[in-house]
Amino acid sequence: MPTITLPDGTLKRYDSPPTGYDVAQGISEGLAREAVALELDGRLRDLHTRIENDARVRLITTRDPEALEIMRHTAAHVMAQAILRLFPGARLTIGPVIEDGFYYDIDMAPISEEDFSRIEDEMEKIVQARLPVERREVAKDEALTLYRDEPYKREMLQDLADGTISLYRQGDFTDLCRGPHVPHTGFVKAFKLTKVSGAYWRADQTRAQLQRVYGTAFFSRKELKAYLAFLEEAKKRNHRKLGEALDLFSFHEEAPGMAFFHPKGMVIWNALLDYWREEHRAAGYVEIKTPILLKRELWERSGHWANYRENMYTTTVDETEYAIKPMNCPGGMLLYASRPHSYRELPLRAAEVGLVHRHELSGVLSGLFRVRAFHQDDAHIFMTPDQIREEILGVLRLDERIYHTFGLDFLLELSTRPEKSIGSDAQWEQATDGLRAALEDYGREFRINEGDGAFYGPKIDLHIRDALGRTWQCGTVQLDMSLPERFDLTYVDRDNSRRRPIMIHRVIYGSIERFLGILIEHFAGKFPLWLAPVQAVVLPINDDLAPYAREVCGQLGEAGLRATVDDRSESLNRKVREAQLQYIPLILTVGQREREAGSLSVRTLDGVVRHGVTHAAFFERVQSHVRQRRLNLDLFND
RNA sequence: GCCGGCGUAGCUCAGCUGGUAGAGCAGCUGAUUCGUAAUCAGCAGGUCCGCGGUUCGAGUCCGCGCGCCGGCUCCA
Repeated sequence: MPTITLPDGTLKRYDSPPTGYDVAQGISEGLAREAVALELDGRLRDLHTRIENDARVRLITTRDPEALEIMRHTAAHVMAQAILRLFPGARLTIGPVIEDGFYYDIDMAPISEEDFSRIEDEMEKIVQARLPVERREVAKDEALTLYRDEPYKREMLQDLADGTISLYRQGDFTDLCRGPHVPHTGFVKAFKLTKVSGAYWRADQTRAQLQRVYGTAFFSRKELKAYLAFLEEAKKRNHRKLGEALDLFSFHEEAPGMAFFHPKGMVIWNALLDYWREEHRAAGYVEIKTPILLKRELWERSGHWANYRENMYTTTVDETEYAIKPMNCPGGMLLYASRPHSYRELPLRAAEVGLVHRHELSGVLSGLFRVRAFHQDDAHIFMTPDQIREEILGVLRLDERIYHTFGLDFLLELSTRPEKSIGSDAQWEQATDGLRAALEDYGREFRINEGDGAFYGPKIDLHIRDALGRTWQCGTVQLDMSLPERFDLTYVDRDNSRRRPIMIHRVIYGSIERFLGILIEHFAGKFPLWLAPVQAVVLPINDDLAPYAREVCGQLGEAGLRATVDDRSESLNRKVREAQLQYIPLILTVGQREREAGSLSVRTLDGVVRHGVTHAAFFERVQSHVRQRRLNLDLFND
């Protein structure tokens, strides 16, 4: 006679053990219709699980976040079922749910996106059939017999603990699976296959190459449409397309993975760095610069030769081996060690916008997001152990200031000691506690990423969230317990003893190239005034007014604005259109009326036109907007 | 690096089963002088990614490279 406790505290008594579905129906028909699973004493289970004993029960409906994952897992099964029907020789491996959908790794002949529509058609049939999804539990031996011809499933079974194994069946398809699943395939209402690629069995390059087919699924067509619209929007914002359309940068075969910055791209670049320098000066940093080509022995000493050689570009000059720096730190160490330091100088905050090269695999290159040459907005902070907390806090506050200037929110993550690491337990504990204490002082939520630290120390990562809600890891603060040792860095303490400084590496933009790429997508190419390559364009309404337009443009230049004149013999409509398409934040039209009144007609990127704006009002507004680095594009909108 | 897709004018793309390259936009020239998202006309523009091969003949078929895109792995 089980008694069931519902989330609101209601107790329900049953004469015989009910299933989750029975419970739902006992509450309402609607609930029974929307229920996809249940949570039994905190564990997710199939809806048709029989509840034998007293338990806390929560019904999971299509509105609960867990439901989507459960349904997507079923969707992966539906896809696998469809693929098996169409490609009889295929062998299934694993098919998990991922952030935006699911995938299934299948050992089969390569397929392409052209095969998607027939797989989707087959899936549709399975969904329409509303096949019940049934769980069956068997002994491990039995499962092994069942899967005698499925090498991958056998391998997975071997790794599972002895005991019962669960199988899920829907119609002619059975798969080894932990579950839970939705009650029937009809719940997979709106789905779409998104991409296909190669992936290795167990992510091991020496093992079989599988086909990884990706898909996504939602409970309603509307949600699927919204997701596809999001993908469409992301595609429109693609920084590679916008970078070309706005003439910001380009890539060339002669230097794969290395960006060429055009004049307009450099304007943004410089604006980013001007701002960065302003903030760093205010935060007590000094700036340094170290060479990019350094001898092999330096890299041996720093440990890069042993640990990072694969990614380094090397060369031999006069029979001496050199490497192009993949990181700035060893150079920074030399600079620190070039003279004695007193405790009075610490913390010493040395920033460096360093150009580094890393030989990334050709297949991973991707616009500005993944390149082989990039600039890090690096800094190394040398300090005494009791300064750790305050210094880390200072870095976090600087991160926050800078990200907020771009309208970017961020998430924090603390990564602790990995398996392969150097240093003593005591050192790690001290370092990790230092970071944690700083995070706690800082007061924002943070996630712990166990075992994901660098081999030389723990770190805090900052993930920014862009306008589309996507996150990107940009900032990082890493405590380094190795380099000060290897380079024998010291400072003289108040008691005249030589001490080892603590050092952190940190970046805020991360890679300037990548950060710029993120900003292009974040702003969809519509840069705020302070970053816009061309801030204003002056359009004379006819050729007679061109000289006056040039005069106005000159005044804008004197006021510190980046302005141009479009005095081509084209229609005004055309010039307005082109200026809008270039996302120029201020489109200024001058005609007879403006010349006589000494005013401007101002069009902002929201398409709003304001006539009769006086020069004084214009300059006042625009200059303060730039000075404050404000983000709104409708900058005359009070 | 691996798997799949792609590579035709500055850009976006067309080019059927092999018969010797085409459009729109951009550019140039001229006309038009215009009040807030494309004025009109003419002209010019191509080692069809590269190198080999098959063929009487290759943008099209085959092989090998290179680059780009989507993933795998790693990371900023």
